[in-house]
Amino acid sequence: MERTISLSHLLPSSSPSPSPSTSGAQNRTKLRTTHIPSPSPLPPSPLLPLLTSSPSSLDSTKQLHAHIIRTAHESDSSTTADELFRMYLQFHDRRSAAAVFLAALRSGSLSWSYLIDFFGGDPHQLLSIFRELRRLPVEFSVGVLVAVLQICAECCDLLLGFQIHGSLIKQGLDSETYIKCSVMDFYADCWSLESVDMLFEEIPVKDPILWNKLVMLNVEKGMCLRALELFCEMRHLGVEADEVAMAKVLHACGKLEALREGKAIHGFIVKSRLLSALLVSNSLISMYSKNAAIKLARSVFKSIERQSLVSWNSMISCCSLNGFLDDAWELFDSMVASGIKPDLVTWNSLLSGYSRFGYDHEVFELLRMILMEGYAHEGLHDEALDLLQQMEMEDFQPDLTTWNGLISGYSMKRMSMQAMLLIRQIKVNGLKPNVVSWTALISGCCHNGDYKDALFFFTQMQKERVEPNSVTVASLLQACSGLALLKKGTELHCFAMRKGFDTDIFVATALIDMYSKSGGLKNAYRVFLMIANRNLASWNAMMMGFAAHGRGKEAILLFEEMCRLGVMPDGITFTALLSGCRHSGLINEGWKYFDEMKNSYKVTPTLEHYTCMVDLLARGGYLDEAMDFIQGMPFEPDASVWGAILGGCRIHKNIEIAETAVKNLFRLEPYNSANYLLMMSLYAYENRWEDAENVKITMNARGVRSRAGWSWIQIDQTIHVFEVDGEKPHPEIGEIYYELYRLISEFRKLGYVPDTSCIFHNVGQKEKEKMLMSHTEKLAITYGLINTDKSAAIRVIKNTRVCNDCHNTAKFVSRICGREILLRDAARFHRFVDGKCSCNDYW
DNA sequence: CCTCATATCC
Repeated sequence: MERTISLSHLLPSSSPSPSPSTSGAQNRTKLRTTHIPSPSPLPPSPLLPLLTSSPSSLDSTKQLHAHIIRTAHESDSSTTADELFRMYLQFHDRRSAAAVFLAALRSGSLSWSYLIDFFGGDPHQLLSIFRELRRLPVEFSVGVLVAVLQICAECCDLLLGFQIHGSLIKQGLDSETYIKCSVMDFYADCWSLESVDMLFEEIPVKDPILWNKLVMLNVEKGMCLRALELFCEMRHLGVEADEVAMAKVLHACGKLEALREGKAIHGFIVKSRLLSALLVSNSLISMYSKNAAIKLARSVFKSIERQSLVSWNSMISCCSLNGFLDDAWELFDSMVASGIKPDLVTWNSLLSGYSRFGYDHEVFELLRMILMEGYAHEGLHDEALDLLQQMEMEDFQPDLTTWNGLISGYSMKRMSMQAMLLIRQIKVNGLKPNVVSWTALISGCCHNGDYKDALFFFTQMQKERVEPNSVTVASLLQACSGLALLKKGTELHCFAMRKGFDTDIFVATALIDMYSKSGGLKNAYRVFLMIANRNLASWNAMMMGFAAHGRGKEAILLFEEMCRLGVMPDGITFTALLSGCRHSGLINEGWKYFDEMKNSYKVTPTLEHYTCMVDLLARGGYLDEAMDFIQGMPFEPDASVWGAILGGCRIHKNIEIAETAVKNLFRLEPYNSANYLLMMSLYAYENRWEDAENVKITMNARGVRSRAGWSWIQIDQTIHVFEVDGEKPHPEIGEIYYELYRLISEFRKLGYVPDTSCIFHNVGQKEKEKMLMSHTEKLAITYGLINTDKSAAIRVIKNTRVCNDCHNTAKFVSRICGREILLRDAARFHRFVDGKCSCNDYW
């Protein structure tokens, strides 16, 4: 039996208006005691003219409303309810608005879909209206509940959605498959995939539709590996995948770059005759495209009897995005010849192909002009001209994807300001920059190492209230790695966990890198262990982490494990492995892997790998061997090679070879002050003051300014920078020196001896020792000692290499003060615990 | 429902 609700009981029949605190309970009591029959349809209201001239206040609205009720015209047309509804909302009386709405809904003159239309742009407001409605004793229809559930998903309102799910169960409505699908959709959209699994588990007889749904949801939420597992399970149980789910599964193979699995599924598709579905064939092309298997994509494309626009587009983008622009154009012509008109997707695919594979500045400039003001075709490449003329012929109207492609192009080419202008320009063109637009800008900055800019643009993005996605997070983590912002990085990790992004392989890999470059090697390894679908990049990132922390043995173990699991190493793997060896002095292992790299793994060593080897030999004291090795290189040695030699000479005090190295370095990078300074310190060590002076003269004559050394430490939300000859000294510099001198005198009693080998000024010992005290890492560490908890680790980042004395001092601090110290210098990490450094004094 | 824009490790 349906309960009838009259509007008049939800509203005060007389003024004054109710206070907002009027409770729902009172309203309910009234409802139980009074019953008024529902209004019958009436002829059009004579009140309409009154309504169209809007009342100026809430009170006059209420009076008008009361008048309508008295004359029993309240539901004679949806217009009446509509106007009243709008007025109440205008005066922020949501309760009354809800009451009007509910009454109209009940009388059939208004529908829920009307409300959805009304608030189309603001789902949050829709939900607050629904919350008001829920306080009234009404049962909602399934249709309404499912509709609201979708809105909850959109707003990520897990609580309200959960309650609606409860109502559905209570009303016994949840057994229908389509309702189960909606509920699964909701939980998935709120990133509660565990709930989806639980829900699915509890279903006694699982409809194939639900199996398909589960697989699709997992793909849509990026859980591609899980989707593939589920797909296998389905097959095992004999449940058939429909073509839509099949398309999604192929999409997962594309995303995972799982070519082997993709091929297997292709075989399965052929057998199951799903191949006749164009949707499936097109997905196959895309899957092969993402796996760079152009030939296989082509063969699928050819096997299609009647290629659709999407088939052509898939094939064109396959060529374009894999760098085969000529083939893409050839296909384009064939498509047009076969009578199919290109659409925006076609153009955008071609454009992003150009964007990825060396689009010139002028082309971007021209596109900008076309998109913004019309065009001028001067000084352009023929292909670009063709492209644009054809676009014009086809009445090309750029969409957000077009714009975003351009933003990415600009940002990657270090023109982030132009990219930013484009973001502004999008608005002028009536579109809204989205998360992709911003992420393209941010990741472009990261690509160029402009990490600060990346973070700056992120704040801009937040101001515009654009929600970051997993791609944004991965890029931001990259910026944090570069700047060693452990706190910011950790915050991002938390954010990623809340959003479920932490299972994304890109985010996870970026996290490994961020933690290892900010000193949290343990956390890096934790993240690494959590990854279910490790790829080459994640292995590489972890190996790099171990390498930078001087854990060469662990890097090697990881490498062996990776190979055992059948992951093929690449050039980056060996860079990681060899730098692991060099930071741990593992000369034999280094040789072994350098040989294996070429012979067993068919990876051609690049200059970078040779540099690692030179460094390994030079540091180990095998300077002559290192020089021989350089002779045998198939490359002209560059500055980093000679820099490695020089570094070895510094450690092993070999002036003769150092002179050869700097001769080359002065030629290759005449403005790098570090080389001059190193050479001077070598001469100074041998008391060859005249030679040291000569180097200084050369340096000055060339106008080389020494690179400002700085160290920084983060305390709470502030980053304290200590800079050599900085513009402003740190405000607490007095206290810092006081504490530092106190510590040093304490350390002296315990055996500390100042190491002045890095000071090459011809001054007395006392003066040299004084100079040591101003080293920025000492100041930063001391500041950390003063300003953090007694048990907290101290993390200091430094832009140049740490000197012997500071290294030694840090050891004393770790032992005497019982503090863990993490020092990231220009080359690697030093972790000091109880008087020992993780580098074993080998750096 | 498939095709185009942002993505991790050097």
